Parts: sequence; structure tokens; C-alpha cells
Amino acid sequence: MREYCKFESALDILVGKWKPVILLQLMYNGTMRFSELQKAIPDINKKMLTQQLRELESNDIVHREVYNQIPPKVEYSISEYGKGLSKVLQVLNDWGASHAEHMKARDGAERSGK
Amino acid sequence: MREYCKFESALDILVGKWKPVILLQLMYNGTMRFSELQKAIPDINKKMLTQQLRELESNDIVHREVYNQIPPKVEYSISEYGKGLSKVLQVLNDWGASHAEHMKARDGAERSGK
DNA sequence: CAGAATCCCCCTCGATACTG
DNA sequence: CAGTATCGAGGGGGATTCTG
Repeated sequence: MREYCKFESALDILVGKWKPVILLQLMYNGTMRFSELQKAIPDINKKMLTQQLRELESNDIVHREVYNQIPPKVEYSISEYGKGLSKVLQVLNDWGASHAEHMKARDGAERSGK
Repeated sequence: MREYCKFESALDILVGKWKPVILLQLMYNGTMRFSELQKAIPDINKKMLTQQLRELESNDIVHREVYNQIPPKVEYSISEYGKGLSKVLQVLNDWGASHAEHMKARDGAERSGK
């Protein structure tokens, strides 16, 4: 029981309002600059983008590459280690999709049943 | 890209301070009464236990069985449908465990490297 | 361009008291 | 026994402004 309790910490890493969409962007597009991420996620603001990226970086999911030049240039990408997450995300995604179906079917049955 | 975005909703269902431990308890022990869950999770209070259980119930993960008698008796269990979650939880748990290892190893290397 | 700093709101969660 | 009702603190998240 005790040792079967590490999935809370797994959730912690994925939780955060913008982490899913950031991860999706980086997995789909590969390396992206800060400004590219901003454009790809119009509703996010800089503070949130920075914050969520730093949290992902601190867990070694995202790699941050700084180019010392003016104007500044910073590139983000999924780290080698972070790529191991894609399997997890795939499972979550599949279940999420099937769950949406399940709930839709359930609502329908409930309505017609009454 | 668009259709590959359902894992946020999957996370929503698992998120909540006490949902992981509640699910673990029910998966491990099968059917449990409200008071048994309270005893098993000493730090939770009634309000939170009720609330999180209701959210899980509304997603058809947990089944709630009410016995109309005095004193009241209510039993909770993982629903048939909810059992499909265990695979997801297993994957999350495995990744969470290996991630803990990874971060520990990384910290060690960092410390001895500097 | 890529942020850091500040202020503020809201929502989750917790403590406590009450009820059928 | 198995909840509800109410109040309040704390933290995540957002808008805005400033900086190298």
C-alpha cells in the first residue's frame, strides 16, 4: 500500500493550469522560443509562461537553452528524460477521451430513461 | 493536435487534495463505509471527505450505496467503470516512482560535481 | 526579447458548529 | 452515523508595470 502511493507526486508535476498545453506544444513542435510559445498559446501571459516553464524545468521535463546575445534568445524543448512522459500522457489522453464518451452516453441514457 | 488534448480533462478528475488517497483506499479495501474511510485517512475532515467522494461519484468513478436505516449506513466502492482507472493509476504510479529515483540521482550527481 | 516585480482576486481547503 | 452550513485563511493564477 505504502509503496503504491507515488502517483500523487506524478500528478503534482503535471498539474498547473498551463502545463498540459505547454507540454503538448513542445512535444509537437520540438524546440520553441519563448515568444513562439506565447504566440502558440495566446491566452497565457509572460508571468505564467515563465513560471510553468520553470517548474517543468526544475523537474527535468523541459530543457532551457539560453543564448547570450542581444536581443536575448531562449529556447525550450522537452528534455531527453522528459520524453519518457509521452507514454504517460498518451495513457491519460486515451482514458480522458474514452471517459468523455462514457459520460456522454451515460447522460443520454439518463435523460431518455426518465 | 486538437484531438490530442483530452488529457487535461483526465487530470481534472484525479485532481483534488484527497482523491488519490481515497481511490487507493477503495481499490485496496473494496467497499468501505464513510466512517471507515475517515479512520483510514485521519487527517481528512468530513466536509472534504464528502466533497471529494461526491466529485468522484459524479464522474462515475465511485459508487455510493445508501442503506435507509437508523443509524445511517453508507458504503462507497469503486464502480465497475471506475476500475478502468487502475491501469492509468498504475502507469502514473510507475512513472512517479521512477521520477523520484531520477531526481534523487540528479541531485547527487550535482552535489558531487560541484 | 525574455523576463522580474507588484498587486489583487478568487477558489480550494480547513476548523467549527449544527442536523436527521 | 453520515452528513450540511458557515466562516475564514492561504495560495494559485491574472493584469499591469518595469528592466537588461
